Amino acid sequence: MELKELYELKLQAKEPFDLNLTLSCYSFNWWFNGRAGVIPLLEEPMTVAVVSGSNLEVEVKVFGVEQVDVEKQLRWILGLDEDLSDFYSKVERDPLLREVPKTLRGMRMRALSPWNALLVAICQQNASFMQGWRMLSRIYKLLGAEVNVEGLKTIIPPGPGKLLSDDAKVKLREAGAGYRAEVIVEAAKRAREGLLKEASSLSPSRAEDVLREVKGIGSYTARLTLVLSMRMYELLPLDRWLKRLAEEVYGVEDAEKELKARWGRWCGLATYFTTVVLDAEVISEALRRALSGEVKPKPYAGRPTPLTMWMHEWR
DNA sequence: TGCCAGGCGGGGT
DNA sequence: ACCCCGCATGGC
Repeated sequence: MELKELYELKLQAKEPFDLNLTLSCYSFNWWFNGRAGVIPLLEEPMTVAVVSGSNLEVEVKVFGVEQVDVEKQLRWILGLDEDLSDFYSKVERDPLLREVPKTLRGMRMRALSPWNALLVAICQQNASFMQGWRMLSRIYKLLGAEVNVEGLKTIIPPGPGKLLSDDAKVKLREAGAGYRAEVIVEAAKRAREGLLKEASSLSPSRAEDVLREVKGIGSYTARLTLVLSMRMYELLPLDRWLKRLAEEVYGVEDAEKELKARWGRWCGLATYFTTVVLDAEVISEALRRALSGEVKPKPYAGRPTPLTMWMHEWR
C-alpha cells in the first residue's frame, strides 16, 4: 500500500527537546532511519506522519488517504508539551538516573496507541529485552500492515481486529509468543469491546484494575500500558529486573516503597529511563553496571539496545 | 544439555 | 498475606 502526502506542518517543542533521541528510542528500523521518524497515527482512515527537522522546529509530513487533522495527536505522541523539569531535579543525584537530565536531556517518551502499548507490555512478560522485542518485531512483520511512504517501507502495528483473525494464533506462535498468544488474543477481544477506552477515562489506579480484568494481565503489564500510551506515570511497573536493581543499588528490602519515595509521580517514566540508561542489559550485567556507576547509555553496544535497536535488522 | 528470563494465575499454607 | 510452581519459547 502506498500512501500519498496530504499536507505539511511545523511544530515547536517546550525546551529542552531532543528530536533525535526521542525518535531513536525503542524504534525499529521501519520507524526510524537516523534522520526521519515514521509515526503511525490512525488505522482508519490510514494516516501516518513522517517527522524530521531540528530540535527547534519539528517538520511533519502527513500521509494518508483523506484529510485529517493530526497536530494535537502528534504533539501528544512526541510529548512536545511535557515539562520534565520537576523530574530532572528529582533524579539529578539519583544513582540510577542521574544521566537522564544530562546525556538524555530533552528526550521524551514517544507515546504508543493504547492497544499497541498493551501488546508491547505483554511481550515483555517473563522475557529478556532481546526476547521481548524480537517477539514483537515478528508479530509486526507477520500481522502488521506494510505501507510505503516516500519510498520508505514502514509497518503499521496490527490492531485488535487483526489479532482476532483466524490465523492470528498460528502467527503469534510463529512469532515465538508462546503462552502469551492466548493473553494477546484475550486482550484483543476486550480491546475491541472498548476496554482501553474505558481505562483511559479513569484514574490510574482504577485503570489498572480494569486492565487486570483480562486473564494474563497483571499489575506490571497494566501499569506499563498506562505509562506507554497514556503518560500515566504515577504507578510503578515493577518487574523482577527493576526490583533487584533497586534492592541492590539503594540497599533496601522494599523496592516499591523506596522507588515511590524517590520518584514520586514520575515512577513510570523513571522506569522507562532506567532501561534506557542501562541499555536494557540482563540483570547480572545491569547490576554490575549500576553498582559501578556506569549509568550512561553506550553509544554503540554491538547489540541492540533501546537507543540503538533502530540500527539493527530484526527478523 | 538443562536452566533461566523485565509475569501471571492458581493452589497451597 | 504470603510462598511456590508451571507455563511456551528462545538463548546460552
